[in-house]
Amino acid sequence: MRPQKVDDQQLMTGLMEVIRAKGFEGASMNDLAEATGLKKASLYHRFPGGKQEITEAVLAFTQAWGRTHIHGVLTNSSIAPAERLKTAIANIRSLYRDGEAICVLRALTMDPSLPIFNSQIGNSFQGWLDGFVQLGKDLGMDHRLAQQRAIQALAWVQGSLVISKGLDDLTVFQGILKDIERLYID
Amino acid sequence: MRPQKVDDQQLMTGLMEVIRAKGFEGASMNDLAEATGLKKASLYHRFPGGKQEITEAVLAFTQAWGRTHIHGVLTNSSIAPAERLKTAIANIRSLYRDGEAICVLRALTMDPSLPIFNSQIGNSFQGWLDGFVQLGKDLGMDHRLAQQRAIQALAWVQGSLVISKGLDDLTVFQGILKDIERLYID
DNA sequence: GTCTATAGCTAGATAGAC
DNA sequence: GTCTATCTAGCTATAGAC
Repeated sequence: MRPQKVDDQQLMTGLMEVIRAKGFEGASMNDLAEATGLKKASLYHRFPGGKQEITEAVLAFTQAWGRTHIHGVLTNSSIAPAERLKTAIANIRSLYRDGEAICVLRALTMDPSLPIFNSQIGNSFQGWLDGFVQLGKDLGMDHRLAQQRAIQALAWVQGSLVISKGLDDLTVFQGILKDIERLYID
Repeated sequence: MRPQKVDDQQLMTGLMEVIRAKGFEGASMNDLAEATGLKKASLYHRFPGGKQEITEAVLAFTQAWGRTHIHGVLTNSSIAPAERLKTAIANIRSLYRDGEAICVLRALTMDPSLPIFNSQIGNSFQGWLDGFVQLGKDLGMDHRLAQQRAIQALAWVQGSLVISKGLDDLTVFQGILKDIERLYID
C-alpha cells in the first residue's frame, strides 16, 4: 500500500483543532482537510463515516487524554494530593493554551449535535469529576463535599474559558486556576 | 402599509431561541423563518443585513435583558443586598430554563463568529460582572475581593450550564446557583 | 492511500408579484 | 409586509485515475 501522508497523531491534532474552534456545524470538510494537509477525498478514505466519524474520533481522543492527564493524575495514590492537583492544573492550562482554546466538549454541546455525541461527552465530563472527587476524599472530605467541590472546580474551568473568550481576557482563566488550587489546599 | 404578521417581541423571542440553541453557523435562515412563522424573504425584509444583523439584534436584546434583570437588580440600592442576590438568581434560573437552555453568549463565542460579535458579547459579560462587583462591595468587600467573587460567580453560571448540558443533568446548574448564594451570604 | 473532478443538495441572499 | 420562485456559492459525499 501507498504510505500515509500524515500519521494518525498529526491527523488527530489537526482535526481536533478545527472541531473545537468551529464546532460541529461550523467545521467544514474543507476546513478539516486544509488543517490536516490531506485532501477532502483522502479524509473520507480514513474516515468513511465523514464528519460524524471524525468527531467521534476526536471525542475518543479527548476522553483518552483526560483519563491520562486529569483522572490518572488526580487519583495517583503514590503522589501527595497537593502535588497531584498542581500537576493536573498545569495539564489543564496546557490543554486550553492558557485560556485561548475552546473546549471541544463545550463546542459539541449545542442542540444540533447533542443527541449524537451525548454519551461520549458525558463520559469525558464524568471522568474529570471522578478524578476531582477522589482528590477531595484523599484530602479528608466526605463524599458529599468532595462531589460538590468537584463540580465547582469543573464549572470554574469551563465557565472561565467561556468568559475569557467572551471578554478576550485570558487572566480570567488563569485566575480561576489559582482559585481551584485554593478550593482544595486552603 | 400591510400589517406585520408577527410583532417585534415575538420575532425576537423566536430568533433568540434558534440562535442560542444552534449557534451562528448552525442556525440557518430556514430555521429562523420556521421558528418565527415568517418566510425567509420576509425575514430579509425585517433584517436586510441577514443572519449577521439578526444575531446583532439578538445580542442587543440579550444585553438589554441583562442590564434590567441582572445589573439593575444587583445594584438597586433601595433593596437589601441579600434580597437583590436572591432576585438576580431567580432571574438567572428563569433565563436559562433551570439549566436546560444554552447561553446565547456562549453559543456565539466560537472562533468563526467571534471577531464580528466580540464587543457586544464583551459588553454583556461586563455588565453581569459590574453588577456582582457592586453587590460584593455593598456587602463590605474591598474592590479586589468583590471582583474576584464576581468572576467566580459568573464562571459558575456559565460552567454549570456547559456541564449540565454535557451530563444531561440539570441538578448541576441548580446546585451551583445555591453555591453562588453561599459565596456572598455566608 | 492520495488525488482531481463532479454529483446532488442546501445554504444565504435577491427579484418581483401581490 | 409577505410571499413564491430562483440565483449562486458552498456544503457533504462519491467516482475513478494514479
